[in-house]
Amino acid sequence: MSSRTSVRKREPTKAKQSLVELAYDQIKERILQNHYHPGYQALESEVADDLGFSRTPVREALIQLKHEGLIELIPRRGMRVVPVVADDMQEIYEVLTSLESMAAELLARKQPDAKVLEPMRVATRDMERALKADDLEAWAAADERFHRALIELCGNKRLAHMATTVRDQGHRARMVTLRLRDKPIASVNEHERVLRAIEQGDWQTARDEHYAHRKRASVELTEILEKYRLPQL
Amino acid sequence: MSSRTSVRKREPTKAKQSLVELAYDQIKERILQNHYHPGYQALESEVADDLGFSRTPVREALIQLKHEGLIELIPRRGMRVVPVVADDMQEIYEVLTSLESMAAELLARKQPDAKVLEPMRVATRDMERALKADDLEAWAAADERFHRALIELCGNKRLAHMATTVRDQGHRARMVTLRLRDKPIASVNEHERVLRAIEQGDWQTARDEHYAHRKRASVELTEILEKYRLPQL
DNA sequence: GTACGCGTTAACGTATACGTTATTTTCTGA
DNA sequence: TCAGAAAATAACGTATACGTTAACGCGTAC
Repeated sequence: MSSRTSVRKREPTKAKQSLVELAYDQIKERILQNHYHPGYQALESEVADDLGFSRTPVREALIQLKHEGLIELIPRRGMRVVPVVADDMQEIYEVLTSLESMAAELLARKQPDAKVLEPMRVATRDMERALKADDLEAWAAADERFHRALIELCGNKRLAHMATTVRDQGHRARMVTLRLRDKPIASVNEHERVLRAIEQGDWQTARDEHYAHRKRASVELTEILEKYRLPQL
Repeated sequence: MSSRTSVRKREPTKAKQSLVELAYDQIKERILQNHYHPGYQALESEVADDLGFSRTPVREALIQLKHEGLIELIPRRGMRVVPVVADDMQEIYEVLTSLESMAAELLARKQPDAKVLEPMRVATRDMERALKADDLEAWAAADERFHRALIELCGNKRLAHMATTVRDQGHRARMVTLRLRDKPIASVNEHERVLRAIEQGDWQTARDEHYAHRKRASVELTEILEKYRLPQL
């Protein structure tokens, strides 16, 4: 064991990304923004040409995305953006309900002080504002911030990572249904109830309230998917 | 859309695996069996030589394993089997508690008939037998079968996949602590309670019982890790 | 006219080569 | 002797080449 006299510090300024990471980000962006629409197919080489990289980093990025459930890789057919059907949304919401309820419980158990919860409170307030301004995009963005903050603040990295992955899978569907449903008036109130329980350290209530929140949203979405017979998203 | 007259059927006999899959399985096996112990480091090329493949498929397998949290990839240092510390086990059990409780709820909601639940019942019976025979390995294997069956039968593929991934992360730790703790007598009874609730379609009880089961096991494990001051597993 | 089989083609899976960059070692000067 | 810098080394990240194999089209036989 050699003594390490000089401590090497990371340069946060650089943050150079590998081509794999760049390819991953770009492809994922295109999928989430619906540029690569559900069912879209492209060969590895086509994606590589599209991004201006060689096949290798693209291939590795595609493998990552496959594991996250956004695409599938079909031999000799390339990548295919997996369409999300109603059953998938059901699965996605079940997992989200499960993980986020646990996150709410964990966060409540930590008895965080008000400052820590600020991002969630701000997000909730922004939701309310967006609702008044009839700005659905802003509402959705704020809603996402709330849920993202919840899982990040709970302290469980694995849980956060898994919840993010599965949330991304449902991203397109949420965006599509945003305009098809009634004004999402219930969420603000529900978020406030969750927040209150967390503040008070009442982890059981926090868990139950969040469970109910996600459950209601899930049922709501399912009804829309049925009503409009949306085949895939 | 061309009419496909000849239906091509998959040959289940072949089941040829790609080198990536082979490498993945072999490396994962070595990690779980503690052949590649926690903290073990090896260069990509070393692993490739070890398995007799070239770097490419090994590299892709390593990337997969990184995403599953079993190893980390350090530039110019190769792969490193990530040691699991007490905090990690806490995280792992929190996620497992969350996902499996949902699985129990979902399964109960489906009101499955006795035949479907047979694997879980068999597993529980095997646990009891193993306990009487003082065969801890057999007990652990049967216990794992129970939990595996639960998440597979619940019907949510995403949930099952995530639960499997995180369970594998804690595998080594469970094996190590198996011998350090008292006879795991509570589990059989708890499993039976979960099973009963599922049978009766009482999803709330199923969920709560499973939650309690995992919670107790988690606390038990945490105490052992503290007692023996196990730094990493 | 249909079905089967063979040949062509194209995409992937894998190997390998190469350039870049972090690490290590060596050398020099104080 | 030790610090610092420069050179050497080694490993990775990426590109590219190659062999394999599945898909597709065409021709032939029934």
